[in-house]
Amino acid sequence: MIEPLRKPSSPFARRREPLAGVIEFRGILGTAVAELGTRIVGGEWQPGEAILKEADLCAELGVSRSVIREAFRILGAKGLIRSRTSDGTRVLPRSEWRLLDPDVMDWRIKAGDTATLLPDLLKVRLVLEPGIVHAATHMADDAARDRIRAAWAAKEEVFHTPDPNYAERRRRFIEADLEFHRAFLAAVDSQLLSQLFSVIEAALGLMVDMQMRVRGYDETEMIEMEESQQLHAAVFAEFERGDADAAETATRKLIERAILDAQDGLAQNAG
Amino acid sequence: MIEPLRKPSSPFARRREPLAGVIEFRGILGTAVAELGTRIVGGEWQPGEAILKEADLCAELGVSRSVIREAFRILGAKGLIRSRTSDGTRVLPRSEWRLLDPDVMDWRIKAGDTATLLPDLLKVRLVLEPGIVHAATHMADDAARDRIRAAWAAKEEVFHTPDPNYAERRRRFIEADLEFHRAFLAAVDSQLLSQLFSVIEAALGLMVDMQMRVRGYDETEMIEMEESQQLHAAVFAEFERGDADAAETATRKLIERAILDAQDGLAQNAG
DNA sequence: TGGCCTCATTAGTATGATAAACTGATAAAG
DNA sequence: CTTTATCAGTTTATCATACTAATGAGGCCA
Repeated sequence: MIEPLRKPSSPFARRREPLAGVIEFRGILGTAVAELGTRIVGGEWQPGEAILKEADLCAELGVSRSVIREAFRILGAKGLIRSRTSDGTRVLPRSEWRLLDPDVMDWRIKAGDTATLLPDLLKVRLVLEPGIVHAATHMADDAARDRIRAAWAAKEEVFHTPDPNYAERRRRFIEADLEFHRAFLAAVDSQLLSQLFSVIEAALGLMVDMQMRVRGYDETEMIEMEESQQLHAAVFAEFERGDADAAETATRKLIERAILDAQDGLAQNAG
Repeated sequence: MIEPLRKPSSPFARRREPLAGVIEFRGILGTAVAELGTRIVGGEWQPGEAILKEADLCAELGVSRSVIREAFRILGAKGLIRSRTSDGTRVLPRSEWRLLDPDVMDWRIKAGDTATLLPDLLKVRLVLEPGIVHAATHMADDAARDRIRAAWAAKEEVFHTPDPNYAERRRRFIEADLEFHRAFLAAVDSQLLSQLFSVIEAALGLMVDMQMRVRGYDETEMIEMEESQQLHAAVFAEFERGDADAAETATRKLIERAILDAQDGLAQNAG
């Protein structure tokens, strides 16, 4: 049975929380871009294949040619397509896609491209975060160190404060965890790394949420929290000692553990 | 009064080698995008400030409104600007800019934003490459190991083969060096990391070229090559031994050395 | 004060016309 | 037989114009 359509004002109304950093194109153009973006990323056309020509797309989507052309410009700016006179508009090979662009990332998530995306995201974290902690350990200035210490204190505080509301405590635990990682990132003081990290982090968060919803909460998470906290403690301790190599190694253990957890969740979904 | 944009190679004729991965927008739209992109990134308007409204820009650039609008869409897709009815088109804060996008990177280079960009690029390499080598060391499959071995062999070959043509030998040395690093990257098999790395690498190459042109070649580079080769040898040796931590440390030394060289070059330019 | 009009401004959308770029087939030249 | 020239058809590129809708500012009123 097909779900009845919502009110005409909101054919795309029930949007989930959008990925951080995505550009919200509004109006008719916005829906056209979202529509075409997800369809292209979703693989409706193979790379190299020509999608409908402007005139036909106008008819199919019921919009004017201006809208189609502007949508093409946006998609083209993200490396998804390329238009040439007399040859039409073709989907570019994936290698041209701006995979680091939040919008492209968002479309991949919507298109259900998790089997490819999730392992890649985890790999990036595994490669990146130990290096970030290493760099932060020997290049953090006083302000950055204070922020890291404050983040750790807050994390400990949350961890040791019981809360009858399990969901709420969990939310605060995750928030404190994020701030801990962000504090190290800030110490490195790199705009490029910050943007990269924010995209990775946001995408991972969405996918983890998705998993959570499917598998449901579990009491074993209390144990996971305990383990996680200990691993984080090691990172912080080595940071305070100024041992960059040891801090890096501890961070790697932490991420490896997180990857195992994520893979467990994924396997559970599959099975 | 500003000259109207013309398609034939008029004022933008002598373009330097473009950054790898940039989208070549052609025609009038292409020149309009390049023009506006560099001006925005170059700081002609402060973040939050409204740039000329569509109608005025049409007059100034001598193009139709469609072209301006499509150019705005492209720039908006990269996070540079945002248009709102009745409020005009405003430059977004830098935090919104897609700094990892090759086109934005290209505009930053053209706009001479090297003082901020170069240190950031070097930081990314320092954080990233040791982690890449670490991951590659224990996750490379046979094909990936073969490629790394082949790359090292080629690098040694080039290094020990004298060539009366100094510039040519240097070019091959750099090429072999790049392939060595790319071979490790390929072993990690991450699309996200590959794209990140290709942007970083291309931008760094351009900026180093720029430095070279300014400071001129120097016989001391032979010594730099010798040092560089020894540092690379250590990385390869530890990789072959399967000691990921040691390979990572060796890589970090290598990058730190490269950073010192780059900073020397920069200081030499400044002075 | 604070909400609610109205109005001016500016981007958003639609449409039609013409220009330019490319493709493929076909004809001409060597 | 191969290569080059030419031509016609297709599709995007650009221009021009008209109209719509969203927003912000200012003033009016409770």
